[in-house]
Amino acid sequence: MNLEELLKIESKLSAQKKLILNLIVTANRVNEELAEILKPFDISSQQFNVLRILRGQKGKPANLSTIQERMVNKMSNTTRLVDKLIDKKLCERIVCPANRRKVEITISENGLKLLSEIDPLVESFENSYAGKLSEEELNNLNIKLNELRS
Amino acid sequence: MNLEELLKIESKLSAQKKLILNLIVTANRVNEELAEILKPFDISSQQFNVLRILRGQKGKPANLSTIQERMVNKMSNTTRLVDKLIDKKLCERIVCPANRRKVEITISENGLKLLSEIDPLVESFENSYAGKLSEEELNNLNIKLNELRS
DNA sequence: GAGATTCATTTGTCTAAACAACATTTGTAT
DNA sequence: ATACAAATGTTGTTTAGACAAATGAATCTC
Repeated sequence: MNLEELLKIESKLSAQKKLILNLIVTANRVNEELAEILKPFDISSQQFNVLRILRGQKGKPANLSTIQERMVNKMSNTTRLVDKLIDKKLCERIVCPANRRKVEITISENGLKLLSEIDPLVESFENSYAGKLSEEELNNLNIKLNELRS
Repeated sequence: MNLEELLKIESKLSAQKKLILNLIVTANRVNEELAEILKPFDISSQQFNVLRILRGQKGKPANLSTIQERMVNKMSNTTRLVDKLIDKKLCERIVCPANRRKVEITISENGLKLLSEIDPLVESFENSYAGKLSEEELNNLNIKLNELRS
């Protein structure tokens, strides 16, 4: 369905306006669907994102600024986000011995286990969602999106 | 900058995974920039969105469910969002005389004036942001995004 | 026309986000 | 050494979001 229909917009929008709206609306839907997938596991998409970043460290601990830099949506309060994960025993935090201002955050066994349960569900969503386009179209789309962010 | 660089992801992602991340990251940046533009006017992007919907009614009042249906990000609490706009005297709400369950919400003169101040700023952002791509690329991108949402 | 049902919105509550202020540790220049 | 600035996180506060329950008005059924 095109944007004008979807949002019941009567006037004709410029391609530029449409792009901005399209990006926001499309990403919102994706976020909603991801949240739905994660809900049974009692974890928000932000928390899921942090867990995946921690796993990507491959055992090496991460500090808060590293996590923040890699998060898809930079949010201000990474401390409390990590607090939640610790409450759920999905990760651990110790004060960095070399520099006591820093903290070292690592994913726990529980966290890894949870991710391994969620992974296939998310992947299957990604594939079915993106499956509406061919591999070539996807590559092209990714390139254009990269250009937009430049 | 491509996604892997941006998020410091070492492993190679599938085009499908990349698309999902790209959509989320790109839309987030757009939202941040829009919020930045709106900040001096002391209005959130949700509130701005509602105001534009009301203006689109061309004098015809809108009720809450109409607004909700047209919002780019469906959020649950349109009542309180409209409350904020009323506090700022940007719109008005009366009980619908024909059906007293409904409310009739209209944009005020103030609201129209505010929009007319903000419009050129948003438009100039839209044009400069989307200006990285040609008109043809934009049209193609819009089509693909529509297909993704189908 | 009394009571159930549906509709449209509001309210309550709990959790998360934005933003600023604060605290602690480290680095640097004198 | 000492004082000052920068780096790194944490906490506090205010505002917004999610979701469910509640309210009040209209409609439907018998």
